[in-house]
Amino acid sequence: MKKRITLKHIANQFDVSIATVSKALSDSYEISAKTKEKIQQYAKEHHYKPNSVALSLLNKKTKTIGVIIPNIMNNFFAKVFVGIEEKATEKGYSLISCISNESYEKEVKTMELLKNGTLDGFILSLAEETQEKEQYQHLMNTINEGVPMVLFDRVTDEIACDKVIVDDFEGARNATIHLIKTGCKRIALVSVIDNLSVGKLRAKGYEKALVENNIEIDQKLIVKIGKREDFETAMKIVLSDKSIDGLLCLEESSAVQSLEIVKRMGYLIPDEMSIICFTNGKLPQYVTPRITTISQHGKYIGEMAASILIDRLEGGSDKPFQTKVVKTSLIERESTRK
Amino acid sequence: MKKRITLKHIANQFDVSIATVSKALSDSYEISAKTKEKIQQYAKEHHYKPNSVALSLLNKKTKTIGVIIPNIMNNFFAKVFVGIEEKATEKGYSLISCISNESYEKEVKTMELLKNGTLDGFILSLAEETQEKEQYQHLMNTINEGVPMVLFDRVTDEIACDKVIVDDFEGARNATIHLIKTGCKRIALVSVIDNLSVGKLRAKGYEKALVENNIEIDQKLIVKIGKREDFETAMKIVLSDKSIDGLLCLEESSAVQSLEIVKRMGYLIPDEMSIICFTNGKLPQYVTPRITTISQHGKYIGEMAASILIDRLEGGSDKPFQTKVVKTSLIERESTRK
DNA sequence: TTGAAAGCGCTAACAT
DNA sequence: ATGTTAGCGCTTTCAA
Repeated sequence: MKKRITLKHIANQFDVSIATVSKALSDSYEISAKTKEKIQQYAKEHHYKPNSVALSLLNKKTKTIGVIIPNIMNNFFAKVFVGIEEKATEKGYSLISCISNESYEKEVKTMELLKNGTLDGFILSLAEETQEKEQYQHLMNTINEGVPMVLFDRVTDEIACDKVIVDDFEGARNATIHLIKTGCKRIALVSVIDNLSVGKLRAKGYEKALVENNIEIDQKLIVKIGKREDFETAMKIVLSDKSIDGLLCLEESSAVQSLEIVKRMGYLIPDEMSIICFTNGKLPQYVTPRITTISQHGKYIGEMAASILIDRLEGGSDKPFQTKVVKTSLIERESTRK
Repeated sequence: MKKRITLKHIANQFDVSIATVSKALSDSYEISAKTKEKIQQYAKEHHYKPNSVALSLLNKKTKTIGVIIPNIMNNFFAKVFVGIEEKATEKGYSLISCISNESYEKEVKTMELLKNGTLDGFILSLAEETQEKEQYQHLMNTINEGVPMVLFDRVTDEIACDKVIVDDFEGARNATIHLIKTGCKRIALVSVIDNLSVGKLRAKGYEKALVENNIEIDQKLIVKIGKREDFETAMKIVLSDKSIDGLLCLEESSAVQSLEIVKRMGYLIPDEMSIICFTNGKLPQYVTPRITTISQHGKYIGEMAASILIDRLEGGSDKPFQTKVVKTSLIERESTRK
């Protein structure tokens, strides 16, 4: 077990000053070729690596980004994370990552904890609980302390910062229009995420599509199911209305569960019942029939968020804040008609 | 935008030395009550936070763990990550996380990069490519440089360090025995991960179970499918042997795909064909019929890995290396008989 | 061409 | 009770 080597060790080795070693290793013109060569050689042989903690202290930059994700088991967030990681690595940044676990308290604690000099900026998506409480003081503080921040997906208007969001409104609108065009007359909206900003936006997109097509909005068709309610029971009540022939599910698990229920009730899919859902993961592709989905391009969102933050970190601190809206795309599968 | 405040600022504010401020804030007995109070009050009002970079430099400890995960889209690894994150947070550690993306090169680069003083130890699972190449020099180096490391799931005997692994052998053996006990006569093994250590172990467990039950091992029933091969084609060839009545799939996606194929071929499940798979995620629970799985307790594995590393970091550096084997459990669902 | 000194923010041993 | 000094590892003026 060899300890890590420092400039000091090298300096002692050759009876020169630390400054000389530092300069030699950065190939400074001030140092003679001979000295440079022997020092560089020695450094390489002994696997010298500058201590980045010392450099961080000196430069007041850590080249580290804090990432706070509500739930990494959610495929969408995992994809975003992949995007962030790829872009950050490319640009020479490391990631300190935390999972807020949808908890307001964990989110606040994590932010406070990490604002101790270990990172240059944040990328985060708000915890469900934070969006419910609508408490954003910790974000305000972060901004006020001059720590750059990029919010993605679950954002809030209350905070002025860079944002990357999905075009949830358009995505839902397009999906609803698709259902209408393929012959659905009575489309129900299934939301288990009405407490989230994105859930509300998607619901608005659905309503817009109906209005545009002169279909009356029927509140009985707008199904909001809470965490504590039993999904299956709730859905069965909804589906007792036999006129329903289309389902727009706002995320994938409710879609997969609905599909099961609908199948068991004997509906033919897509002819008697069409289904579309917003998606994160693989589930909709593996069930039978495969579900038509609204893809959110998670990885791209992650890349964008990282790019925007790094741009700001590296000089663009006076640029106005931007909100990047990433379009969704409809991926047609077997749960909708042609 | 208020800049972050330092001991120096506070010292200037009250015309005392930096040392006094430092001591006052740590509530030292050396400092008078009056001085302590005014300094502490001022610090609180101005949200003073010690600069952890400076502390890291001083203490030569960063309270940060490097985590390298082959693929965060894999539900098993995501769960492990959750476990690591939870335990690390609890113990006051941060996580610097990277995705090796199953690439040997990325894994090596990441390790080299992170061994620059920013972290106290590593938790990682080997990239697929690393296991194929069997090149572990970067791990050797890390160990030799005295950086503690915990390997999980995808490990190697070549490296002496702490490990947390799944009992893949027993898991596969038990699953195979379950198939035999519920009446399967000809059980095929389906592996798309024979390049991984865990894949090989699982295959051995399968063989052991057959031998124990006096069933001849038939190489035609051991199906190894590579990344480049077309899974469906390969499976159809295998299933042309109509005597096969059980499938042990070594991970979930091949199980879900096999299920589809088998269903389309008109088999009754589980009566004419039983299926069990090792699992990571939700897929097997959502398909019809739901697939019996071998659960790997990912979160627990993550917690163990973090605990073991932190123990070693905090004093236990002379303890012998341990390999913790986490048992799997069989979760019976509808794809196997009672 | 090389070195000395200061400083990044902090703590701790050692004066005063 | 408070201050001085040194040092963690490094870079960067400025001096020699």
